[in-house]
Amino acid sequence: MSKLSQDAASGKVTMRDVARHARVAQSTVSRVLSIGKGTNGGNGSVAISQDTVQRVQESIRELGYFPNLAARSLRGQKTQMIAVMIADISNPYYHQMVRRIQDVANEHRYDVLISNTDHLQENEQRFVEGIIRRPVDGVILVPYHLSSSEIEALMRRTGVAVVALGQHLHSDLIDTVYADDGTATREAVTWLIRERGHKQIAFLGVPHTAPGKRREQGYLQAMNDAHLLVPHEFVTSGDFSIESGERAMAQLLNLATPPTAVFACNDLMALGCMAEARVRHKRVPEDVAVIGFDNVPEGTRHQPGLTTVAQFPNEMGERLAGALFERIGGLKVASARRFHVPCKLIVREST
Amino acid sequence: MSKLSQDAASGKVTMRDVARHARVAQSTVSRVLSIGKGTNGGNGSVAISQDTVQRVQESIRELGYFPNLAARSLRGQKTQMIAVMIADISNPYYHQMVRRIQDVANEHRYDVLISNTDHLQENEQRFVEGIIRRPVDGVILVPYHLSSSEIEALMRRTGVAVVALGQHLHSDLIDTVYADDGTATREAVTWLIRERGHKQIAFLGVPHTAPGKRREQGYLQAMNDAHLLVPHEFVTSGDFSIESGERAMAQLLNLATPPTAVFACNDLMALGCMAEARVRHKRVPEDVAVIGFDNVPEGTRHQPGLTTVAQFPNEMGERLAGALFERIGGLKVASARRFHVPCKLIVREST
DNA sequence: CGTATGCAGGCATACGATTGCGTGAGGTTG
DNA sequence: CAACCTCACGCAATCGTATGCCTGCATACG
Repeated sequence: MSKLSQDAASGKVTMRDVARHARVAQSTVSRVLSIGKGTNGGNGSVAISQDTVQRVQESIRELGYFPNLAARSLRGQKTQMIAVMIADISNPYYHQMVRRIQDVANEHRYDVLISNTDHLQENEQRFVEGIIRRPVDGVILVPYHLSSSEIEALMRRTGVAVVALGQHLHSDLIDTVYADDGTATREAVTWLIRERGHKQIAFLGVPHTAPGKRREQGYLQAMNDAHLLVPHEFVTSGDFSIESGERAMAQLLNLATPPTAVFACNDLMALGCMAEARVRHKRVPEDVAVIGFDNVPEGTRHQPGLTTVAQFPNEMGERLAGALFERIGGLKVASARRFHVPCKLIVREST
Repeated sequence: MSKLSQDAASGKVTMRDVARHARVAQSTVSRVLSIGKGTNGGNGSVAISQDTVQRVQESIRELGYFPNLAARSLRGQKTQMIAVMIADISNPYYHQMVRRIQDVANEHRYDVLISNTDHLQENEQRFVEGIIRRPVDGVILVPYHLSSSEIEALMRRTGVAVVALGQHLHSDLIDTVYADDGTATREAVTWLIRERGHKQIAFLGVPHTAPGKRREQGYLQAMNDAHLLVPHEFVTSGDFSIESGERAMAQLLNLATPPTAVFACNDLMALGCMAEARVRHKRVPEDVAVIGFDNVPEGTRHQPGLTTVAQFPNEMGERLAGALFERIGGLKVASARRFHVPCKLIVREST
C-alpha cells in the first residue's frame, strides 16, 4: 500500500488544505516547507516554532500533500527543470552523455526535458522558442547551427543558464565543454601514415557542421604535414548515420584507385563503411582500413574491433551538467569557462 | 538575425505588455491567442473584430511575445508536456521507442520529460511522486515494479492520462501496449528444438520482472512440450546488461555438460554471451548457439549476426504515444484498450 | 509601569494567463 | 421612440505558491 492511495485519493491537495488541517495560515505552511532550503537568511524565512512545524508536517503527511511545481514556477521563476538539446538520442554517443546529464540532474532533484534536432536548423530554432515559452532553469546545448549571438539573445531574454558542447562557440556568456577534435583528427591521421604506412587516405566528413569542418581541417593538415596528395574524390560526405557511411564507402570503393584507409567523422559512419566493405568482400583492415570517431560501445563488439578516436561522453555530460548547475546555483565568473575534455586514439583491429 | 534579438532583448514580455501596446485589455489578447484553437465554441471565445485581431497580432510580433507556459499550466491545467518513464535510455531497445514517442509528441507540439529508473523500484516510486508535483498531461510508463493499483491511484489523484507498456497490467483505466513475449519465447525455443535439433538449451532470464517471468514460462513450456529435461543450472539470471550476459555465459560454459544453445532474455545479454564465448574460444553457433530478444541494431552488425525475437519498438512507441494523445484529446472508452504488437523470430547466423 | 525588542504567524499581493460576467455602442424591431 | 438584441471588449476572479509587511504577544529594560 503506497501512501498515495490512503487518503487524498481524489482531487488535489493544496497548501491551503494543509493550512486548514493544521489550523495555520497558508503562508506558514509555505515557510515550513522552505525551512531546510536555506533559500536565504533573508525575509521569506521567518522563525517558526517547533510545535507548529511538527503540526504542519504531520498534516502534510496525512493529506499526502505535494507542492505543485507549476505554481511554484510561476511564482518563483524556478522550474526545477533543465532542457537538453541534442542532435539525436539514437546516436549512442549522445545518449551516454544524456544519461550522465540525467543522473546529475537527478541528484539536484531536477527533471530533464529532451529535444532531438536531427541536426536540423529549424529544429534548433524551434528549441529556442520552446525555451522562451516554457521557462527552464538551465539549458544544455549541442548546437550545430545556432550561433553564439542567438544563444546570447536567448540568455538575455530569459535569464536562463546555458552551457554548450562545442568548440566553435566563443562567447563571454556561454560556458563550453569541448573535445579538441581537430587536433585529435590530425594526430590520428598522422598515426595512420606513420605507424601503418597508409598514403591513400580518404576522409568521410559532414559538411556544414562545426565538428565536421574542424575534423576536415585536421585531416588536411595531417596529409599536408606528410606531403601527401588529397585527390578531391577522397573527401566525401555523409550525415553521421550508418547508411550514409555505407553510401560513401560504396563510392570510394568504386574509384579506379580506391583508398587504403578511410577516416570517418564518427563511428556510426565508420560502421557503415565496414558493413559496405563486407558486402563487397573487401577485408578490413587488409584491403581497406577504417577509423572512426567517438568510441561508441558497438565499436568494441564489432568484428573487427573499430579503431577510433575516443571521446568521453560520460565525462562531457558530467562536466556540462556540473557547470550548468554551478551557474544555476548562482555562480558568476568574469568570462565564460571552457572545459577541455581530451580525445584519445584507441587502436583495435580495423586498422 | 533572428527575430528574437531585434526588440525584446531584455526582460520578459507578458500579455499585459502586448495589451498596452495594442491598446486593448489583456483579456482581449488572450482571446486573440485562442482563436485558432477551437478550444470550445463556448464562453472563452468571444467574437473579436478583424481590426483588433490584426492590431494585437502585430503587437505580438513586434514585441516578440511568447505565452508563458508555466502560467498557462497553472491556470488551465494543461501543461503541454508528457512524461516517459523507462528503465534505461542506454538500452537501444528503449531509445528507439523513446525516439518515436518524441516525434509523435512533437507533432502535437508537446515536450517530453524522460526518467530513467534503472529497473529500480524506488525510482519508479519517485517518478510517481514527481508526476504529482509536476503536473503533466500524459504519462507513458514501462513499469517493472509499479502495480496497476498504484498507477490507478496516480490517475485518480492527478487526472493524468496514462498508457503503459506491459502485458501484466490489467486495469480498466490503463491502456496498454504489449508484445506477447511469452508465446514468442515458446515458439522460438520450439524452433531451436525442431529446426536446429538442440536438446540442451539454457535460459538466461531476469527474475522478479514481469517480462522475465513470462519468457521463462514460455521457455519452460517449450521444453516441456518437447519432453526435454531442464537441469536447474540451465536456468540462470542476469539484469539485462551485457556484463551480466558475460557472467552468466561464463557460468554455463563452466558446467560439466554445458548447453548447446542459450536463450537470452534480451539482446544485450545475448551479446554478452557471445563476447564471453569468444573469449573462451567457443564458436558461435558451432559450439554454442545464442538467441536473443529485442532485435537491437547491433545484433545485425555483430559477427555472427544475432538470431533474435524481434520486437518493434518503433511501432510500440507509436502506438503508445498515439493512444496517449487520444486520451489527452479526451477520448473515453468503456474499458481500457490493449494493443498487441506481435513479435517475430529473425534468424541470423548465431543459431 | 511604560516602552523597546524579538519571536510567531497572519494578511495580502504578485507571478502570467484564462474565462464568466458585465457593459456601452450601434443597430433592429414593434 | 422605447425596448431589445448583438457585437466587441473590459473587469475581475482564479489557478497554487512565495514573500514583504504588519500585528499581537511575551519578555526585558530603564
